[in-house]
Amino acid sequence: MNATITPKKPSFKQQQMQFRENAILDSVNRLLSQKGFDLMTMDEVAADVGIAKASLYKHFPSKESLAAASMTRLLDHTLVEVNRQPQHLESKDKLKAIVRWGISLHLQGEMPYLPSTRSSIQQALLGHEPYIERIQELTTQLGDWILDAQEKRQLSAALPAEIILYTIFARACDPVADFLKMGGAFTDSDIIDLLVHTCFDGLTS
Amino acid sequence: MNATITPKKPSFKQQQMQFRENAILDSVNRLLSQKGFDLMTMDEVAADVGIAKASLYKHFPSKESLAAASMTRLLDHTLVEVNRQPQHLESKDKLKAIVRWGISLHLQGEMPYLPSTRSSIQQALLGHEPYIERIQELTTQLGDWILDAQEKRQLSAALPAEIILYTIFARACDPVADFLKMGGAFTDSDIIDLLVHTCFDGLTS
DNA sequence: GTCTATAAACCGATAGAC
DNA sequence: GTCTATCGGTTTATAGAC
Repeated sequence: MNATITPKKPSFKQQQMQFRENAILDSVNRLLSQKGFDLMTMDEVAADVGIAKASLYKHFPSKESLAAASMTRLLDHTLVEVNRQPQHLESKDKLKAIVRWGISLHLQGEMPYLPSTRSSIQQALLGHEPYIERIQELTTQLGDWILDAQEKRQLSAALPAEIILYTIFARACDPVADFLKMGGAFTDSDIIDLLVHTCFDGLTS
Repeated sequence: MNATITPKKPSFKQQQMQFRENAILDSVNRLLSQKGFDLMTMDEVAADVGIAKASLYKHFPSKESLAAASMTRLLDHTLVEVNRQPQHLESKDKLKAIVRWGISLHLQGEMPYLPSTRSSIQQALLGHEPYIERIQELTTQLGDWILDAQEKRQLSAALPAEIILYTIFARACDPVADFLKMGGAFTDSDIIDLLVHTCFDGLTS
């Protein structure tokens, strides 16, 4: 065989494969957001990407692993957004910014909703290490902000940190955004403001 | 044929059919809550009720109509709960009581979650008159309370009544309840208190 | 009305040619 | 690696005997 030096950078083929996989995950993320895991079919994903279904299975061994890869990439994007927050911001405002970002993604149809316990995919995710890894990192990051905000009385110190964390996650999938959008009386920007406000300040204030 | 007088009350057979249908809807409501519409199969429903699948189709012509009947009955129960609220209570406290009731049902595994736009069932519901009828009645009832509470400054007058209504509906399906329950650190009663509190008073207070 | 048995459609996954 | 074609399993819905 020809003795060639191993290239330090990924080969053209590898780069192309990476590019293809990214396109697949873009489609999956959108389809998961629009139809959910159960109603999304592999035929549909393949058609949306523009490749044959069999080719899909060369990249991902199963429907579950495909969804898991998509969700893991979403968490990566979330971590980027978390680390992008300016240091000088108050913890509460950083948390608000993350909620805003999540709802914004939701309104653009790019936020998959994975029912907490009711979907067949949930089990698969818990067994997917890269996903769990990122969930833990995200939990640690946001947990620090939450504790800091509670110490500074920016968030209620009477609430368990858990419910604050879960609530922040959940607001990104809140169907209230869909209802308001369907009504047509509000712009996306209005909806984001309203949801962030009711999340942090409640209905009473 | 024997000339018999038509009975004024439902015959025994009719009563038995009503009883059977109620048992079916009990199963459907629980299965919808546990697995959702897409993952619930007609075989499963039949097995849970203890009848054959073909018998199920004698009562309900399709899976969609079965789910629609179950959802309509849930709204009937909700309207009963709404009308049961004591007159002397403040509007805000009546609304809180309904939220408590909804979350309580959720924690008991008796609150179907029907994604706002993403499920195949949602379309069917919008074409099911009895369901729409009850949604409208419920909207009117709660809408009155909301406006009254806003006038009395019990709820923020700056918020559109719509978002308050939708938020109250949505909290009954909030996955935060599932997350907290999975953690195991809180009783159902604790979870209800926490969710009602964050719903009305936010994370800040 | 209730049952068993089956039709018809759909979907995840794979075989095999190129 | 990508394609076409197909398998095997599941699900909704129905036919027909009792």
